[in-house]
Amino acid sequence: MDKRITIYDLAKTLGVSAGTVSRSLNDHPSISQKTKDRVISKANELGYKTNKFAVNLSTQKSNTIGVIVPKLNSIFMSTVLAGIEKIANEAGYNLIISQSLESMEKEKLNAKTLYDSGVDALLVSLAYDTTDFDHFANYIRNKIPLIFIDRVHNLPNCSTIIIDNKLAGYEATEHLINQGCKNLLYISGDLRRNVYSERLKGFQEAIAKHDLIFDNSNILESDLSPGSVKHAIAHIKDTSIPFDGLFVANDTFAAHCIKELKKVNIKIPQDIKVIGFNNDPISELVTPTLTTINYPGYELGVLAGQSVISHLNGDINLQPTNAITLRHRLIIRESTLK
Amino acid sequence: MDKRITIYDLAKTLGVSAGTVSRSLNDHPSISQKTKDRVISKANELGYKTNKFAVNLSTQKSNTIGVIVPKLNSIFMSTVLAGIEKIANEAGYNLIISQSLESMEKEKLNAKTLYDSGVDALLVSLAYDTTDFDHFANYIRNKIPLIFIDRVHNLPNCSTIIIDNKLAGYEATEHLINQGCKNLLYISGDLRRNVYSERLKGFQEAIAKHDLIFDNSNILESDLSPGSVKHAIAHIKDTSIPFDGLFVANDTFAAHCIKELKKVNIKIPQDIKVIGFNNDPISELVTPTLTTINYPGYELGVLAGQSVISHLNGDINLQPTNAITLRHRLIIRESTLK
DNA sequence: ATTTATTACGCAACCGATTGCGTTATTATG
DNA sequence: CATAATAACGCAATCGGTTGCGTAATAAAT
Repeated sequence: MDKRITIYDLAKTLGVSAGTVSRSLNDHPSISQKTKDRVISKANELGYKTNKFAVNLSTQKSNTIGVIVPKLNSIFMSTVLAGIEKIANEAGYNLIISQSLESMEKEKLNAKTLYDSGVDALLVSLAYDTTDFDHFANYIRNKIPLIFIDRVHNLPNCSTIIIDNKLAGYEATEHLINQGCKNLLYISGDLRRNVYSERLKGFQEAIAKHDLIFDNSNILESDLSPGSVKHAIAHIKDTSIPFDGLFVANDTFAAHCIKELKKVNIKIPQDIKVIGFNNDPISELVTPTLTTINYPGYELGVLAGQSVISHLNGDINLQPTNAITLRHRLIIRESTLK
Repeated sequence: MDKRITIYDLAKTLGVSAGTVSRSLNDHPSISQKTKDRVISKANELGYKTNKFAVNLSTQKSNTIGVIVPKLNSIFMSTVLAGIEKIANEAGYNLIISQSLESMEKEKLNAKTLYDSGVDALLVSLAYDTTDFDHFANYIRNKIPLIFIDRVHNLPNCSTIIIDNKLAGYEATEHLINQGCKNLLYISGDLRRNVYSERLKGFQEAIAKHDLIFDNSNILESDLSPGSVKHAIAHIKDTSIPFDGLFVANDTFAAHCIKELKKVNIKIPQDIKVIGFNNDPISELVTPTLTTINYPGYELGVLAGQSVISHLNGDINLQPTNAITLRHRLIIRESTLK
């Protein structure tokens, strides 16, 4: 109870060498079954626990996967993490999770800390303002698997897991147009991030295809914080040609917008139709229920987890699966009804 | 670039011993400032990085805090985690997060894994069905700080961080009564968990105080999953004396109930008044907006983080702060209007 | 029975720090 | 100037495993 027993204790009581104990415990082929059995049963008898610190030092691996996300407290991100955790846990890996709080500086710090902690792999969803990527150089140089999820960046030898944001943006926009909208507003997150810029491309493409009007007033870049809702509302009201369709970067912000619009007597969907993004639980609980794009966060996490594990196992399907694209899906609800 | 340099490399190039290098790097008093400066500048010059694995083995500490939560993908829990992470990160600790998925078996596994990984402390929010607590014995025996948050259990030498659930339950119930409700239903989570059983006590106390009717039909125990909404609705409709007030264990489930009740033409709050719990973002986005109890998840996380850190630092205020109770607050919105 | 292959295990270096204790260089004290 | 205190640093054990290589023991081959 007081003293941890080590392989040396086992070796001594069994009259074998520490190396033999170690190999027995790891089921090494060069040890006879008889000896293995003796070692293992004695280990159980004495309550032997392997000391991870020693293993880590010896093998230079930590059995740990690092994760950097912008924020933990978003339903989408925590759902992704739930998926990652499940896979990692099943594979015997621990997850060290840190948040950048949408700041590149903190992202850098976290990347460094996790690197120093010796994570075996790193999963990243980028902060809003991340513009350079030197903080990932160490990982690439030392061949530590680096995988970007959702908010990604193309770096050599790094996998990415995303959905087709451009197509999703296109489909969302076209849906609004099909429902009769003529003057659309895309309320976007930070356009430096792929997810928002790609959706913008789809937005513009759909508008062009259907010969609608378009200028800069059709785009509103926002930090999507609750405090920014009023700016969005102001933008919507302060326009020469009234908007009749809103494509909002996420469901929560869309729900806030709907609430405020209703307050100023704008009817959803009669006056303005609204489509969100993510299919957060909230989207089917608001009134009117929110049309949205289903973004399978849990599956995303599971895939990210599996991808990391297979990298770590050295499975050779790395090159072909360098970029995984998940299927999204338009979910039509009341907020875009004709 | 290729080879990590160690304190031995530094020692050799500087002509000192490895011990001196180590002490210099750790600002040990028995080393002269001149030598420290030499060591440090040379370390920077050569790009020395301390090997955490070796430090861990040597010190038998991991600079890591373990966390077990029932589910990552709930807005409340992820908010708590965000608070914990912020404090831990600032204090230089990494967070290993795992989820029990509401299963005691997985909780046991996670507790064991984290113990074997050598976490310096453990934060736990219990699974629904956790009934025995042997899996925490190792922590207590080895004096590894163990702190329960939200869903807690009283174990010797363990801190707990909660709100006064009984009082919160009382206040929620009394609010319904004050708004004119006569026949209340408490839709609860698993009553083995303190949060739900305590709220039940408050619920019963308020009912007794105001001389309302009460029997077992006034309580409905549920797993609070979306699939269980229909059971709740069935229970509400299948009653001799119609319920006119609902106290629901969390906002999301409350929102689902409201949605379904509206579908069957029951008006909220006219026919039935509803109060939720947690003050999730969703509570102010549904129609009608949801009266609820504010449960400061982020602050809870921050306090939990600070508590752990102070334990680890050996700050002596452990006994007095053995149980921290946060302030909750009733937030009155439309769903309980007269 | 002798040689050759295998099998099973021991030896000891190594991973990269930390730290108690002893020793030398330096400064203070009488 | 001799001696006691300090200050500054080196030595070497220690943390608890892993692993390449060598060797003894056993089995197979001739």
